[in-house]
Amino acid sequence: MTTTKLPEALQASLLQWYHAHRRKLPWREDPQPWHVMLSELMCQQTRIATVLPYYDRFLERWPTVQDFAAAPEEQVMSAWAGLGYYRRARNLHAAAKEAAARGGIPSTKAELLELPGIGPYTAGAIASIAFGEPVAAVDGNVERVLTRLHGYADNPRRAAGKRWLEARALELTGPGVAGDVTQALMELGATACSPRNPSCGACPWSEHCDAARMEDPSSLPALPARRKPVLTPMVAGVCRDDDVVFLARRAPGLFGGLWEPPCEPVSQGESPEDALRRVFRERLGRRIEVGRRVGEVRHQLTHRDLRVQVFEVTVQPTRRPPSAEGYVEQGYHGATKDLGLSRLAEKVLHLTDEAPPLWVAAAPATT
DNA sequence: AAGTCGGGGAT
DNA sequence: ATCCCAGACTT
Repeated sequence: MTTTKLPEALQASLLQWYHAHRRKLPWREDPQPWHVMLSELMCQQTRIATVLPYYDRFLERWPTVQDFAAAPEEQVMSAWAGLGYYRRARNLHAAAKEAAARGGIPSTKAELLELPGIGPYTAGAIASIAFGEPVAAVDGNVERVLTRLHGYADNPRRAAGKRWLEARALELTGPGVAGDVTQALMELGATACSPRNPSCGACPWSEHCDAARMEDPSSLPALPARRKPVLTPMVAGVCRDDDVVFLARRAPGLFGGLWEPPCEPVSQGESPEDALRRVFRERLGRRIEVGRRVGEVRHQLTHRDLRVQVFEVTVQPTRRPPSAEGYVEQGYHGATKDLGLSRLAEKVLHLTDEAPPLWVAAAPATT
């Protein structure tokens, strides 16, 4: 058994393993900058399997970054709906516009860092994979692989840990292999070096790995325990008129830019009915009558446990509201809807009607 | 440094 | 039920 960690030897065994075990992923077939940029933004905090159908749809609809930059934001949000972390969609759109204006996607990590939504990891990933720049790209996979390899027992999420990880990743890459090193490190973390039960027998670094010799390799990385989601009582008001539903667009923040039957938290000591009237008055400047309670929708987020009391409400007017107030009428069919709804909004609508054939949408406050 | 921001698959 | 995923941004 050896404890050496020569970067050259580690790189060689890593690349050999990668060439034998790399998965076929759509953005690996033709890793041009737009493909890599799109995949990396979508993959932030999101599993590959979840991303795949979205990636294919985006690329089919917007084959080039110029196509995407020219798309209306409404279509972007609609296409992103269901993928989560919706600020990513706006950031991607803004970044694509900047890139198109500059004549193309920047080719260095330093320049990529200037684009909205592109941080240290994503900039490193695009620069190395699409342009071959030998830079570090430390995501959750790489963090896990490298803390285990080196027996790094401190919290790697702190500033010192991040600097240390960047340095360890950087010493493993080099000219001509940058893209493969980046993807190999992530591939290792996504397969053999898994969070719960790592398969050290399948890892090319097991002979060099500190964690592999520990009683519990999965004890690294040493991440702080996360807090339980905060129970958040909410209320939603669904106003239907035959085949029409009243929707509003959310401001930046939670579900920012998406459409929904108005839905907000209930304040302390406030009744759901009062909250509903308050929300429609403050957010939309409308008086409503609260009808029957339809039921409750639960929606789990990382930091919140949303419990939404859903009511039928009456808004005047519902159908054919004055265009002067900025209303938009949208046909709704599963294949042609072009408004983005969160999963939560879909649950709320599903509670009151299986398939609303038509939506009327109230235009938003500007976002 | 801590909090915010989705959704879902794996265990 | 719990964890955490090809993280970035705001406070």
